[in-house]
Amino acid sequence: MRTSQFPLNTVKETPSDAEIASHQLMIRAGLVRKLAAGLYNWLPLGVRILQKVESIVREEMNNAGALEVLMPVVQPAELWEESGRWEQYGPELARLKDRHGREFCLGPTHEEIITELARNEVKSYKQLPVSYYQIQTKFRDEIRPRFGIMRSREFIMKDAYSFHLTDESLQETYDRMFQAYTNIFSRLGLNFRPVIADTGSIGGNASHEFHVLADSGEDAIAFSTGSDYAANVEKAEALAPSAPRTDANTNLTKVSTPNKRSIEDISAFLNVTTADCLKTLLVKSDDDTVVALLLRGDHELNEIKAEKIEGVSSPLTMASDEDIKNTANCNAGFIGPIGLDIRIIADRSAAKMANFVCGANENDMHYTGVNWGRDLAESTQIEDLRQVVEGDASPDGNGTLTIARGIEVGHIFQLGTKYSEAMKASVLDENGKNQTMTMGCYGIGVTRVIAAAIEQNHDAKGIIWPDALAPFQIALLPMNMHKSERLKDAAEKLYIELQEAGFDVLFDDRKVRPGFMFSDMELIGIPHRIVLGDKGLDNGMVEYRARTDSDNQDIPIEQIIQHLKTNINQ
RNA sequence: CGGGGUGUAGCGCAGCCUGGUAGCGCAACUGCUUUGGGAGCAGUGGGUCGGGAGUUCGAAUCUCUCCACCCCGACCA
Repeated sequence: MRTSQFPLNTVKETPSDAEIASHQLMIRAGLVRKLAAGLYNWLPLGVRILQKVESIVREEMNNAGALEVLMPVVQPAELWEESGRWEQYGPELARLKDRHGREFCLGPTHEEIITELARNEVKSYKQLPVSYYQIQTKFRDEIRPRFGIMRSREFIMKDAYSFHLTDESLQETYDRMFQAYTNIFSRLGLNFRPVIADTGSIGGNASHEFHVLADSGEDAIAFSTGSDYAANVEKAEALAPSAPRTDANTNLTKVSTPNKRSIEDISAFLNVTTADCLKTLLVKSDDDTVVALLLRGDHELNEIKAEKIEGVSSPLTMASDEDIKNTANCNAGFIGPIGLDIRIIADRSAAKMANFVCGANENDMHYTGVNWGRDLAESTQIEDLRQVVEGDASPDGNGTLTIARGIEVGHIFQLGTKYSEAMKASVLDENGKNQTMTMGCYGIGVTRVIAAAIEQNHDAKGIIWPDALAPFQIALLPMNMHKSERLKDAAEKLYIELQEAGFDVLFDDRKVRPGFMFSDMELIGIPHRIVLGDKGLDNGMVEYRARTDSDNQDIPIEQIIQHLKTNINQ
């Protein structure tokens, strides 16, 4: 492709509303333009990258035996009512009516549609297992779209769904998909990790998220230093401290702590560590009463863990100021378990504390020297409530945890029969009996992969595409071609030869200054660059430079194609 | 949804406090020069100052209202 035929819509200035590198660079490099909050136009250069991702995804899904389908963006409400999600889904589900007043939604995902498709098309166990996939636009009316393409409202997703007669069959396909995902992200040249994920309220046996590691990632992931264990921190289990509880060796004392509300204030005021303070959180229960959650002061509540506990409201809701006043008889900041006559759930670490500080259920007062079993009853319910922190023991018993940030680009999980049961998707088995199919689902955020790749691969000059994602593999830059007929001939000849050798080449035939070409090509991230100049031609040489290099290499012109073949990961 | 902020040329911004009919840089276009790291000079075009209402002789500027966009929050009592 020639730049004269393929305009590069690059901009020199950083857009004021872009926060993270990928968002800034996608706009500066002319990949996308914002249309409205969370909605983007894709320009020609961006579309080439999208197509690269899509074709790799398509190949690997086909290799995994999945069949491509295409389902509508607009979906009838009836199907969502069948699954129960018309009610469950909040305002994130964009709903609309047609001219006859019939209700529809814009698909945020396609479980209902695929289940409807499968129950009509799949009748016999002989047709199982079967996997379908599509690459399609989704719409989710996010509370707060941000970071450009990373969290937009409309985005492209590859979603696959599998149907099975047995759980064993589901597991087999799940494993195959796991492998396909590993292949896809490896081929895309990304530094990624599969991590154990929360299955959500759906249940099911297994779920993995695939994360691209990047500091700007929205998710925190816990890794073991001693094994392959990796889990989303939402899911990572915090084990009870292995050391036994210290003996009670201080007396219970009530102290005045005027206006010291936060754990930090208290620990500084009483000159103890935050780990010596007990944090008491009041949350709503299912039946609208209040439950106390106890945590060590230096730990944070993991809401996902908390809301899974029987009786605790889901989604987790903190008690109102009024509730606090009524149950603890004081303001937030001075609550404690002593004399608190409600259900109390203690975190594993909190239950191992001794000689600690807690609120006295009286404004501006705290207790010090508190001990379980002596000053208050031993907790009757001890649970894993907290977020894991760096240095915690790995739940699999090998090594300790470190925490890194990741961008979720893929998610696979075993759905079981949630949709097939609700929507009566069944087949006849060998005995002619109806059996509900069991399902798996597997997603990849195609557009998000691109943003994630940029987060992971960029420098001050611009994007650095992995070979597999690059819109063009090679930038062919003639220096002042319009002034030298000889140079023009050599460039045109090489351009043709490179194409014949199977490379995607961007030939910069614009009449612009060299520095302008260099900057543009670096900004849009073309991984390999060939520069043709009159001086080099005198010696039969061209210059080669990878986007990641800091120096040029002089290569004899007749060897350049071979040189590229050995340097490019096709 | 709560809090904060911003809307002025395609992009980035100044002007607003203290009202007097709109400006800078980049980009675009023309010409000349220049040509190995986002060129120089000269010139040209482009703006319902987010929308509406109000105050005023006069509003980008003051008041009200609506809208859009951005940031923070919606777990640490």
